[in-house]
Amino acid sequence: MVTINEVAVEAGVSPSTVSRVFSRPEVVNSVTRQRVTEVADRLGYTPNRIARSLAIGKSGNLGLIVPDIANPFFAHLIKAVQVEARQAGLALFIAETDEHRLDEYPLVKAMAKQVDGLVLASPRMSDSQIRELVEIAPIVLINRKLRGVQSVLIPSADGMRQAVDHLAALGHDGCVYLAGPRNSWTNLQRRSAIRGACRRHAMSYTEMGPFEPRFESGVRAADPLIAAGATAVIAYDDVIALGVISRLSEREVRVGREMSVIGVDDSPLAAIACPPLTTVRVPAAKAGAVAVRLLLDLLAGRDANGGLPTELPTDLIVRSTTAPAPAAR
Amino acid sequence: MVTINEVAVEAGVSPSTVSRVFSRPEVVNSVTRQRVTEVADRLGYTPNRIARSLAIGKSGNLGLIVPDIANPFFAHLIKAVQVEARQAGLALFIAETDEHRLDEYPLVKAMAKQVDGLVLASPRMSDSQIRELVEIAPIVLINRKLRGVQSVLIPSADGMRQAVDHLAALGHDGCVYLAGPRNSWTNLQRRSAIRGACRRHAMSYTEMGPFEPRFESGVRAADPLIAAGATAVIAYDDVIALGVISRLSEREVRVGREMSVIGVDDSPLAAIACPPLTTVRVPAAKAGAVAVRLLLDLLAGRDANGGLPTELPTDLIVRSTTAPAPAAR
DNA sequence: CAAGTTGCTGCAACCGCTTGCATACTTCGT
DNA sequence: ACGAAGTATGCAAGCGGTTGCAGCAACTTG
Repeated sequence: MVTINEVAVEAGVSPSTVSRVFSRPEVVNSVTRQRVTEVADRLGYTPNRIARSLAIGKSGNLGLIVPDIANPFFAHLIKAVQVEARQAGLALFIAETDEHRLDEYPLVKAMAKQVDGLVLASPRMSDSQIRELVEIAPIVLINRKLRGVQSVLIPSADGMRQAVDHLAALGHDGCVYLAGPRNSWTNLQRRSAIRGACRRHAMSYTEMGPFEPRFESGVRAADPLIAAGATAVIAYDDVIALGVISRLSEREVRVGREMSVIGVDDSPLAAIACPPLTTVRVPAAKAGAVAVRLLLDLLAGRDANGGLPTELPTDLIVRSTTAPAPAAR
Repeated sequence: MVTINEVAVEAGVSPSTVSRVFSRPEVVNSVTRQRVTEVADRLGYTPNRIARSLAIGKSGNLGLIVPDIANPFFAHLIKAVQVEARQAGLALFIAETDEHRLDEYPLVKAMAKQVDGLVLASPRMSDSQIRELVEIAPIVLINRKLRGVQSVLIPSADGMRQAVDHLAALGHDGCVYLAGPRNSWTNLQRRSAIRGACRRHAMSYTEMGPFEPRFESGVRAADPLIAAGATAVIAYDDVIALGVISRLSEREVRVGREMSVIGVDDSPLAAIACPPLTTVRVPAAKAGAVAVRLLLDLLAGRDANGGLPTELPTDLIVRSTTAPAPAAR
């Protein structure tokens, strides 16, 4: 591995000059610069990022923590974060908590010290734990609200309200909500939006769960749904909704006839499901991109947005899993 | 940020001792060690990974390059790699090439210098470029074969053969292959396996493409399929297959009746599609896990597996998108 | 023409940790 | 009781860059 010193002697300058050629080119004389760069790539020199990090006290890395990489919502989020980070010349660390709340804090803490900033997507840890992390590294939260910490939120209240309105218009006199993870801010949002909308429509509200956002959770949820005589169900997310549909079909309950099912996320899954899933669209990629931009602002000392959470809108996409209530037909 | 020195003065020992307490505890006297650790966590000291990396010349990081994070195949692969890396105490860098061949080499090269090892999933770059990268960092390839470079391969020949056999048994007298990316080793494998199997069954073989592995590619591919009078089609992957199905339904061609469609990957998408997609199962997660283990062996100097590629098997999962050829009914 | 600028480069300390070698103190064998 | 072997710690030189400060030459300016 060729170092700055070798380039220096070969080019007949001091190491400092070589360093400056790479870090602040404008301060070195153009002909010297020319010579140094030429020697540098003749020797195949490239700056050692680790050494540089140590000297300047920045790593040039961003970190991203998600509950589940394979969940389409997070997959798209990750993708956007990665693109945005690269554009800013930063590399991206990724870690997954696999929805295990306990591992989360030490994991994030370990990562916090080797990155310049962190985005936590749907963290499940406690407020105080997050506060401690904020002391270590700049942090932007996604779908988690905490006073004084930058965040981008997708409250999904609009979308959920639209979903319930839609069910009400179809004549359903109640709906059940298949709740997501207990410590999820998003879950709380959805629950209260649905509950509120149900009250306004004088519809009954039932809750089942909590469920991990997995296909199998939905499968497991279906039988109790039937047993409870439900006619309309809103799932925490598409993945769960699809599990429900799958089991419902097995039980020969016709989805989009006897039972209306609504998901959340509008993942690619929703459109191709059978029947196509009515769902609430959630801008995952947008959220990721915005989070990185907030983080960059934070790093640059620009106090973006006055520290207020950035909120992103959601809306209902009606497809074929929702139909008039059997009683209303 | 508290350093090793502060701990040293506070504990009344030299910095070297503190360092040893954290890196080689067994060589320091147990009572000293006790005292140092106690002081350390009273002061909230944690070793600076960057400094450590610089001193010992290892970063403790692994890198993973994938064409497309949001593609379910890679999402599961990433997940497995992440889990495996964490288990080994290594952090994981992820970068995506977004199927853009041109960016790939510089991107990987940049990453190669800040990691201890790299796994390249389905790289599209040239053999010689990969060879250059191998000089910089230990590399394990996934779905790419290169003499002298460790790799884990999913040739999918078995699965493809089974797929064609299946079509033949259903009375199809030909099949079309919707090809994947031109520079993809996987694509070449699939193509030649299908072609070979068609020849054995005296079936006609037609190829269309190449297509990027995206839903829209499949949508685009459907009309030419109909125009060509095809009765059976094997797509490069599930994502493309689902695009085809979607457009076919729009055109009111009944999939699993007039047209048989087979995908590859057995992503969660396949099972929930409408109708459920016949597909070739590909062990994405397994591939990721094995790749990391090979990489760790490489790093430890163990020459795993004698440098031979590890091959993972595939098999056909028959669901509802394949049916007897219309003419054979 | 002296004094003050300006532009470029080098010196050397430093970022926080690791580690080969030297040192000092024990312990043991004879 | 004395040298050898072993154990625990400290010293100091790195790892590969960065950067404040000083030095020097060439240029202005009054």
